[in-house]
Amino acid sequence: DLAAKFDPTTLEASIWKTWQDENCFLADPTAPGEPYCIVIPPPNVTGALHLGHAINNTLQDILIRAHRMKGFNVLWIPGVDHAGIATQAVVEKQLKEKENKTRHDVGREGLVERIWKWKQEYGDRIVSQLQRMGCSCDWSRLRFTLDDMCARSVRETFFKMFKDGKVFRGKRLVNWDTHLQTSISDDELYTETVKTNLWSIRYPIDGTDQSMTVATTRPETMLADTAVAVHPDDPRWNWAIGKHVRLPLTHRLIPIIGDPILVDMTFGSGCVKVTPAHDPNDYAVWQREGGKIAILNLMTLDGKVNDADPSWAAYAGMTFSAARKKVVEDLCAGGFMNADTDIKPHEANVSFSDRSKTAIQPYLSDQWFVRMAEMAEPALEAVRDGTIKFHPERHGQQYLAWLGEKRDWPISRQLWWGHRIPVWARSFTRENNKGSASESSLDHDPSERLKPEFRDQVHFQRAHDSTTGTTTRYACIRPGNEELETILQNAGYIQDPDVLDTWFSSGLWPHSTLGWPENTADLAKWYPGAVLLTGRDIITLWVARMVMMGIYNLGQIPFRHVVINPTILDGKGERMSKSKGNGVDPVEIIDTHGADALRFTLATMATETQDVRLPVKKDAQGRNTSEKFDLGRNFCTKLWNASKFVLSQLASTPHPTSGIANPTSLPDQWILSRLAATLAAVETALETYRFDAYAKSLYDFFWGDFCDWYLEAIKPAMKDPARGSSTAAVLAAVLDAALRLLHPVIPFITEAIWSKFNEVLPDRSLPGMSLPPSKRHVHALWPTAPTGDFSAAAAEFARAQELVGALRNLRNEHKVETKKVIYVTTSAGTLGDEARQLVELLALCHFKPGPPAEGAARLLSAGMELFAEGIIDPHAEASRLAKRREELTKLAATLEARLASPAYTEKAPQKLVDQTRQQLADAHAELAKLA
RNA sequence: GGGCGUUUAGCUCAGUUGGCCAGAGCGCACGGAUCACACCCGUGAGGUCGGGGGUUCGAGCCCCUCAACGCCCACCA
Repeated sequence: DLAAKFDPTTLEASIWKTWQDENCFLADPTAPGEPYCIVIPPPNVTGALHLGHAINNTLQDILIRAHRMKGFNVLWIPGVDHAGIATQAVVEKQLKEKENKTRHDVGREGLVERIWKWKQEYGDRIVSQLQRMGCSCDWSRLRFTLDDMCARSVRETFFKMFKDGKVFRGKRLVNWDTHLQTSISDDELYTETVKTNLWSIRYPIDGTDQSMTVATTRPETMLADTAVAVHPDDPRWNWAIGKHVRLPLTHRLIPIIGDPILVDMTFGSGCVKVTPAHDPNDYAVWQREGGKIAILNLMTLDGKVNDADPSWAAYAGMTFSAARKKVVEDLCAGGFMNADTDIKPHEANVSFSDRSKTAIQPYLSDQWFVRMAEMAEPALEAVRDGTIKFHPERHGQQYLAWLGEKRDWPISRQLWWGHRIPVWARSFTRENNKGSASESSLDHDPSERLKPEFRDQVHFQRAHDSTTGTTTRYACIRPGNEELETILQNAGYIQDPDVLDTWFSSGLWPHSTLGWPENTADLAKWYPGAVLLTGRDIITLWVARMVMMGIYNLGQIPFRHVVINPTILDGKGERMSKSKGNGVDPVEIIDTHGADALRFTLATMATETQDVRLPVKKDAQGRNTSEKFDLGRNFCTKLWNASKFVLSQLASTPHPTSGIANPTSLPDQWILSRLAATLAAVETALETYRFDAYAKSLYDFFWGDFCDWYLEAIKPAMKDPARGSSTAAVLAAVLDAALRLLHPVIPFITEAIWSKFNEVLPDRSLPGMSLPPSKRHVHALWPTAPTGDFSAAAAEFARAQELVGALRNLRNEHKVETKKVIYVTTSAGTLGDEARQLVELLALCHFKPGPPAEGAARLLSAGMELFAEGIIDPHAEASRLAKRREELTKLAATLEARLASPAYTEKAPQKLVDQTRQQLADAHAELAKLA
């Protein structure tokens, strides 16, 4: 027998061991069945999973387990993301705290080695968290975005793009993190409103005695100003276009230009200083001017003023904030600024690095980019034409809007942790270009001098930088050509020190994990995948790139459906995340409630809404927990207890052997009709990715229909030798089918029950209903719907339920003692014997013939008039009847008003009008009897 | 500033193409140690569906408008 109480922790551990020992999740590309593949959104190896990951992975496991049971050849690939910047930042921080060293102290190799150790520890933790949750991934295929398999894909893709001209070298203004000394993407920064000043500076116009005033929130950047812009239509200033100003402190002459985009005539003085190397808008001006104005970089990599221009000598080496102070002092001293009137308090939005929390500096640097114009188009089309569908649909808009901008994608990262860019560069300046060897190097295609077998293994690009007069030759080498790499290095080529953006490798995830570019059996079987489940925050960063890269590399979309699960918020309504520190470890919930309870509750939360609020509190042991998960825990307990009861009943009832007749009893037919309806609801829920509806249907069926009604209804039959064995057959089949439907959500408990069930009764199939036996529940097949027309029984049972409800209500209202049997007579309506017995059983009453006793409580329900005797509280009875009368009067008035309107009777469907008439008649009939 | 979304019972949320007296869980009230289950069983109270206007025979659902909140994008020198 099943234990009276179950302990989720030990039960889950033993079930998990069974699944592992028997390789239950191992995928085989040669096995039969339609392919069904999901790739896990690889969590960042930086840290532990929180409940946001838990909901995402629970939903994936539900789909995987359901499809496994439906006979698909399923593969769920687990994996972890190296998460470049986040991981390196964490390890560098640790290095600083524990050893007081920077990454430069330990060197590239030393740092990468330390990060690998970190990765091992946290990667293992993530895997163990997923396993505690019961995720039925094929763990033998665990991938890491930085493992050899992924590295091969990354290098092959980069080479292909390089050769196709999809990647290019460009000078761009990037977000520079001066602390981590790396560029970071727009997605990795946040903005805050900071209280600062707006400084006004007077720039003398050369050759006149006039000056123009510019305002700025960053006065130190004036040192690198290369122009002043005015609006060409501004009558106050357009005369000055073409003249120059003498830049204070540096004494450089810089041009006054007209730019209608940068300058808003109505704002401030109408004059704007232009610092192309340190402001994105100003950089855009520089691009529009096509090199006609200069671009000066003022900053060192660690955020200080450099000494590139002699006029900056007084500020060189200062941090930008120190330089700001001195620049302002010097401007005031020089009469270009009035300390009293030209410095005004101002609120400005400043960008900060998500990782280091330091202010971002716009910084001009050389970066690799992916050219999006052509690559984005097929990825857009796939969603526009419905080849890829988003669930809920509305999320497709975000994808289309973002990808539609087709902004080139900067992929270089000044980091050591990641896929190193497979490009070797050699620069030729004017000086060394004078040497004949260098000249010929530039004029000839270098690949001509390579051995023939190398020629298609390398591709060259050449770029000239007009600002430095440098020409650079870039060589991209395909993976697996170490010899060629050495040859080029010996020829003076140096590998790019940068690594690729993390999203470059995660963009390849759906095919790199299957072995691409090798034409593996896995790739042939499982690409494209079936569905992708993820959060809405990475629709652009990740989903869009996977679609784009999948189409680029394989000519096929990576998945047909994208399911966006809700974001889990904490009690304050803030997104649960590692960086905010409000993430709750699912294992803590598993410890307090069990994995099945966690999963079931998360499934009920997976509605189509975009956020789910999940207040968390500490329990006595200081662990995070939440009452929210009581829902799942209670249901799991119910499942356990009911199954325990059913199994004990089946063990003590003569087993039906063979040739079970079609079920004829009222409860049996009714529960089968409920099962059929539930199965249909579950199918729809799965098809539409409504995990909440899936869980809710089963909750209502199992707890409401099966436990509250069916199990109570059949207790007498199970004790009756004449009826016991046929009811036992239905009972067994229904529990069996319910377990099958529940297994994807509640895998551990159902698996435990399953093996006991197999001991008690191995074959539970019913005529017309296929429930093939299986040793392990994981491998059980999806049930088929019971066949037969149960509609008459369903209607009769529903009437009995209504009567039971009305009588129970009567008992409660009159405070009838719990165990007291009440006597009931009927004067109208008919009820079959089975239904009558059911009412007697569940409402603890006895129907007796004859006229009603004097003063019996009157009740109308299910089309019948009942009189309950022995109700001793006339006051309560009067108030109950009065209340009912009031309800009916109100209802009748509403219905009459509706029917009185010709518009309604003429325009509404006839069926509806008839229904309304019937309702009104019923209400009047009941009122008449209550009068 | 632009875009998307949310607002339904005390709390957290369902509510399909407009059509039975708007639902669930928790919480609350009342009754219950009945031999599967007190993490339970039975019953009940509680909502003018954010405000206003419109379309319709009929609106939680469609349209307009206002308000509050959330997210994404772009950000004024």
